Amino acid sequence: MTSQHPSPDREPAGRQRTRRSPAPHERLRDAERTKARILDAAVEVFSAKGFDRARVADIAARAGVNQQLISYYFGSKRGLYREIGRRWRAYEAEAIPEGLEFAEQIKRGVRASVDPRFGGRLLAWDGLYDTGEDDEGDEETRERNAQLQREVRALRERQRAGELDDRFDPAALILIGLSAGNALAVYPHLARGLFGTDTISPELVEHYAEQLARVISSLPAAAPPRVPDSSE
Amino acid sequence: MTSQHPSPDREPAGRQRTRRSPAPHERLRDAERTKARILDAAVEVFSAKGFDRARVADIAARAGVNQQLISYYFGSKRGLYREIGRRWRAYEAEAIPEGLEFAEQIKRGVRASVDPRFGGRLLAWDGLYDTGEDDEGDEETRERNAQLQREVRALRERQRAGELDDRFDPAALILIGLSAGNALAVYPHLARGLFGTDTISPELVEHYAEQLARVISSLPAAAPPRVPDSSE
DNA sequence: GGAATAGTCAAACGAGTATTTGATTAGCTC
DNA sequence: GAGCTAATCAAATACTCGTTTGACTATTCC
Repeated sequence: MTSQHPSPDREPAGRQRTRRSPAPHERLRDAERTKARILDAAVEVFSAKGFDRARVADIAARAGVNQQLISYYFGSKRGLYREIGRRWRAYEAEAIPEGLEFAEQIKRGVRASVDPRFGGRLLAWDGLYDTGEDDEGDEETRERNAQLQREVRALRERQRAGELDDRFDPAALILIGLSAGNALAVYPHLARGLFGTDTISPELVEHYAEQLARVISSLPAAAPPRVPDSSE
Repeated sequence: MTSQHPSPDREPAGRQRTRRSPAPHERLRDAERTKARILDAAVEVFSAKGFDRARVADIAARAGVNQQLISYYFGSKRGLYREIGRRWRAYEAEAIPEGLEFAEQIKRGVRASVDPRFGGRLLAWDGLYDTGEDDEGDEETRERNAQLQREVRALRERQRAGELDDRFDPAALILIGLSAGNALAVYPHLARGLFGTDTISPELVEHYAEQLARVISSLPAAAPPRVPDSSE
């Protein structure tokens, strides 16, 4: 219903505080609008700093609201984080639709991973925070697993069609693609050192996306062209 | 006088406490041994939980020492973390020597990444915590960058030798290899969903390492065998 | 064997922060 | 427009840890 434009305009100042007073003819109080602002701010902050280092005061300031509203609307900081997770999966499915060429999916994934609006780093945070014990079997986990399995089947289909050497395990390929696609977001320090830049520029993102797509596209089809030193 | 031994050893409930009393002929007090115990415990805890979620009380308990000793020997929790970083780079260089076949390096990297002793997750933690602003230009960063650049040169050398299509950017390939090599450690939740297992077994690690190495080995040499949809 | 020192510890302290409390007011309904 | 409820806020609270303090003791050196 709401959340049309995440942020129509933004001050280019350091720790920005998005517009404080609503437009002339807007309502002064609007629960949905406020919630949306908090969520937008929360995605950025959680994605950038992770759950523990994220400050509810920071999120509230960016959203331009009182920090108590986070408890009011989402129960707690963790409740807000969970809500983010739900919205994120929905957005993900939309931004990277299935059925695309695997290489094209990869490219989109790379671009999305470094977009602060998107919060691709959340995936890595979740994985690192994951202890393998606590949150098993919940709804969100099941949903995500189903999504992953769907992608596995899609790749397997291509193997049957002869587009990909069937000695590759689709599950492994997907994990490789996802992790490598997130690399700029997860290892910015390595990226800077490797590419010799001070910052992750849009050009670098495109370059890396291109390279990763090329690697994926180079995988041999049904008949592997050369495997000179495979010792088994 | 206070109580003599508050708790010489602890019930083996859940949070384990490694050996409390030294062997019969060992010294009761040994700074180096204590420091080493703390460091070993710290690697595991920091790697598993990240800096913020790691508890000095937990590290001390695992090391079987009083938690004040962490401040005493390393100044602070952060000081301990820095020391971990130093040792880690040294260990890394030893566990994954240069000069190996790239695919073999990858395999070793995968195995190391899931070894709690090694703490491959630390690399991801560092990257996620990295804000691109604070810790630039310090000694450790420079050293790591030099190491990365060395690997870039090595790959470029192979391109000159015709072993690898020179349309691949060595820096990008290394980032792909590193990030994909760490995938099991960084995205255990995805791995479980993809491979349909409850845990990351050693067999799964070997399987994934094998697969990733195969992908790397499949990269075309000087003449790309098939690039059907590369549009440049 | 008797200081001196380094190693170790338990308990108290204090900084940082999420959450609760209690008050204020916009916006809707009749 | 009176009254009610939802939305908002500032300030106080409560709690979780990392660090400091001060005391105790094994080890070493003369």
